[in-house]
Amino acid sequence: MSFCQKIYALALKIPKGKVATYGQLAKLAGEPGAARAVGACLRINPDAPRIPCHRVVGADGSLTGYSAAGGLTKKKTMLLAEGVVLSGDRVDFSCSR
DNA sequence: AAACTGACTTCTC
DNA sequence: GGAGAAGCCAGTT
Repeated sequence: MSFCQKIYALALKIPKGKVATYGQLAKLAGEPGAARAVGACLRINPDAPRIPCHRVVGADGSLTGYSAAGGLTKKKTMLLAEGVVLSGDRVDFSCSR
């Protein structure tokens, strides 16, 4: 099982209405500091509709990444639909971490 | 097997 | 506070 597979599993474990940072996922995967690797794996996204990559945001809550259709704008919409509190273009960690 | 790239993070100017 | 540069990890070529 590759590091990516672990990332996917963690992404699935993110509760609805909550989000996680790349660094957070990396840490949970057992590789703190592998934030970039996390992004690389999510970018591949073998099971796009199954993997909630939109729940994964930057360290400061920035909606970075997301190569899927609609881009960051769509991602923001999806997060709002899930009940995630967004402050402008950033996630409100006070309620959504 | 080596080098390049990239959905990141953090420091400094 | 915003912009630029350096460092780390895994994957791909």
